[in-house]
Amino acid sequence: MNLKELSLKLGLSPTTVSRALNGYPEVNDVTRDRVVAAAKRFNYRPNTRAIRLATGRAMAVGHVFPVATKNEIMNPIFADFIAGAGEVYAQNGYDMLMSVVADEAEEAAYRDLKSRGAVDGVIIHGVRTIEPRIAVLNSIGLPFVAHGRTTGEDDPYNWVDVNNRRAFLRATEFLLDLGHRRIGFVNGTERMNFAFRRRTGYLDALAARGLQADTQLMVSEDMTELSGYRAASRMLELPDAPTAFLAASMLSGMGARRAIEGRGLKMGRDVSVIIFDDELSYLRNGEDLPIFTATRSSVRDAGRIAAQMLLDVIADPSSPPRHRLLEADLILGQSTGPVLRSA
Amino acid sequence: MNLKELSLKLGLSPTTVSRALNGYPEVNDVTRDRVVAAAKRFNYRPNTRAIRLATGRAMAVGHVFPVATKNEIMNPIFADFIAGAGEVYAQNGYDMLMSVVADEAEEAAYRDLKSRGAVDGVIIHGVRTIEPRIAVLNSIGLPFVAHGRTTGEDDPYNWVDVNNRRAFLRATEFLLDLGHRRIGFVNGTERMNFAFRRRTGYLDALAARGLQADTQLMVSEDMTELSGYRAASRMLELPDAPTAFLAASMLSGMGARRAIEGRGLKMGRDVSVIIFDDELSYLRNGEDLPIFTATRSSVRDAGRIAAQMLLDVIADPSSPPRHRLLEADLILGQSTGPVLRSA
DNA sequence: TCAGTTTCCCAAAGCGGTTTTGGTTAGGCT
DNA sequence: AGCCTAACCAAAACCGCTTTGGGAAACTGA
Repeated sequence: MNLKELSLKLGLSPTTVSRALNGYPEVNDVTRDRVVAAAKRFNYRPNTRAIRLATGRAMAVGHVFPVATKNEIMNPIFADFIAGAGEVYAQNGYDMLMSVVADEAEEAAYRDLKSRGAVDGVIIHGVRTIEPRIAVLNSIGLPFVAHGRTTGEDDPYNWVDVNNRRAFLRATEFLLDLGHRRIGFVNGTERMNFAFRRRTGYLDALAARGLQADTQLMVSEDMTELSGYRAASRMLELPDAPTAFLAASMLSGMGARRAIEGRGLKMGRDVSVIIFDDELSYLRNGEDLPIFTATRSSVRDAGRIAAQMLLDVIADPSSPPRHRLLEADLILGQSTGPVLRSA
Repeated sequence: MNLKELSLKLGLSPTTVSRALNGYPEVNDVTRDRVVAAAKRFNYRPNTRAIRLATGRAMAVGHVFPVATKNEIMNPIFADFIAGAGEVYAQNGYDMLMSVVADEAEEAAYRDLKSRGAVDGVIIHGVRTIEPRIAVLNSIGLPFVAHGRTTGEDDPYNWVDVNNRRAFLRATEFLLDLGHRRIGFVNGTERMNFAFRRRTGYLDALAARGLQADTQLMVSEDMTELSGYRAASRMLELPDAPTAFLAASMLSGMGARRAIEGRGLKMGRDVSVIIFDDELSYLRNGEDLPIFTATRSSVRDAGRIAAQMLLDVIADPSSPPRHRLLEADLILGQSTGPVLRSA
C-alpha cells in the first residue's frame, strides 16, 4: 500500500493525503480525519526510501564500530550505550545505522556515509587522547557528537562526557579519609582520554594531601578481569603493599577482588576497593546492595543524552558547540572500610 | 557530486555513466575506464537513498534489540555477534540497521521495518523455547535468519545455531571420564532454547552412564557472575557437594570460581569447572593459555555465518530453508582435573 | 455587488538514481 | 551495394514520496 493507492481509494490527490498525514494546515479537519483513519485501516506507512530521497534527509544516525583485525578488545560499554541512544532515535523517528569497519578504515567510513548521504550525523566512541576523527568530521561537514572528550583539541566539537577526573578525585579522597595511604590504581589504557583524566584525578587528590604517587602502584592496561587480577596481585606482593585499590571498571575490580581473596584477605576489611561502575546491564554491581563501592555513571544514560544532543545538532547545525559533563555518583558498597591499624 | 553533474563533466549521458559504474556490458571499455577514473577523482558515490528508491531494495539488514523497561539483562553476546555480522554486511555493500524497542513492541517493530521498506531482511536474537517471532515474520513476509533454534516449531525457518546439546554432552562426559559423579550444572534461564538444549545434553550424558540427575545440582538462572557465585556456593554447602561444575558462560564460571576459591579450594584440583565460552572480546578465557576448560564456539563467527546466510536468503527468497549447526570445540584449560580420591 | 481573501484541494515538478526503450554507427555478410 | 547485427549511447519512464505553484469555491468587507 503506497501513497498513490491510498489516495486513489480516498478519491483524493496524493498531495492532500501526504499533507493530511504530515499535519500541514491546508487541509480540512474532516478530510484529515478520513485520511488518518484510512491510513490506519490499510496499515499504510510511507516508504522510508522515498521520504529520504524527497526530503534529502537520511533520518538516520550512524555509529561506526572500529574493529581491529587482531583480537583486540571491543568496547564493552558499546551495547549499553547503543541501547540508550537507540531509544532516543526510535522516539524521534530516526534509524540507527551501524558500520563495522577495520580500525584503519574508520575515516573512510565517515566519508562514505557522508557522500552516500546515508546518515545525517554520527556519534564517535572511545575518544582518544589524540583524536584525529574530530578534525576529519569537521572537514567533511558531518554533524557529530563525541562520547568523551579529548585534550588539547582546538576545533570546536560537541561532546558528552563523564567528569572522570572528579570521580577519581573523590574516590581517592574517600579512601584517604578512611586512612588509606597506599592506594593501588588499576587504570585503563591511557591512550583513552578518560583514563588519562582519571589519573589526573587520582594524582590531584594525593597531591592535595601532600602525598607523592608511587609509580609501582599505578598500572594502565586493558580493563579485563585478568589484567586487574595481575596488577593487583603484583602490588599486593610489594613489601609496602597497598591497602586499597582504585579500579577502572567492574571487570578490573573483579580481578582485584580475586587477587585479594586469593591471598586469604577479605575485601572491604583488609583491602578496600573502589571501582568505576558504568552500570552495564550484564555486569551489575550487585542486585540491591552494591558489592563494590563505586563511582557510578550510567553509560546508557550517556547514550540517551548523546543521541538527543546529536538530534539537536542535526536540527540546528549552525548552533554553537554543545557540551554536557555528567557527574558520577559515589555510592557506598561493601568493598571499602577504614584502614586496619594492625597492618 | 551526483550522477548528473558527473555525466555532464564527462560529456556522457547519466545512463552511460551509471552503466559504466555498475559493470553493465553495453559500454566501451575505454569509456568505462574514463568514467571510473572520473568517479574516483571527484569522489563520486551514488546516493544511497536514490539507489534504494530506484531499485526497490533497501540494501539494509535489520537487527531488533528488545529492551525491557526494568533492568533486565541485555544480551551480553550482542556486541560480538554484531561485530561479526557487520563485517559481512560491509563487504557486501549492505547497511546494518538497529532498532531498540521495548520488549513488547518487537513484533510491531518488524512490521514497521517491513511496511516502511527499511530493510530487506532481519536477524532475530535470543530465540526462546516458545518463539512467536518465527510465525510473525513468516506471515509478514520478511526474510529472516534466527540465531538459535526453537523447539517444536512447525513453520520452516532459517537458522544458525551451536550444537548446545552435544557441547554439554561432551563436557559432561569429559568430567565423568575424570571420575566426577556429582556435577553441578549452573545453567542459563531455560526460557532460552539454548539453555534447554544444554540441559538435555547434560542429562543425556548422565543417563548414558546410568546416573540419575540430582535436582539440587541443577540451577537455571541469568548468567551473571553473582548468580554463578550463589549457585555454586549453595551446592558446595551440600553434604554431598559436587566435585565439578558446568557453567553456562564465562561470567557464571567466574562466579563459580569465586565460590570455590572462597572456600579455600583450588579450581582444577579440588573442584573442576567447565564453561561455555562464546569468545567474547571483553571476556577472554585467558590470553594464550585458557583459564577454563571450555566448550568454545565463537559468537562472532556465528554472526558472520548468520549474516551471510541472510544475504543468501535475500538473494533467493524462495530457496528451501537453510540451517547451519556449529559444533563447539572442547578446549582444555587449567580448571579441570581428575576427581580427588581423598575427598 | 464585486474585488480581495481564505480555505481546501490538485497537478506537476522534483529528489537522484536505475532500467526500459530506442536510435545511431560501424562492421560483417551475401 | 544492401542488409543485418553488434556495440554504444541517449531519452524518458519510473521508484514513492514531498513541495511548489496554482485554482476553484467559499467567505469577507466595503
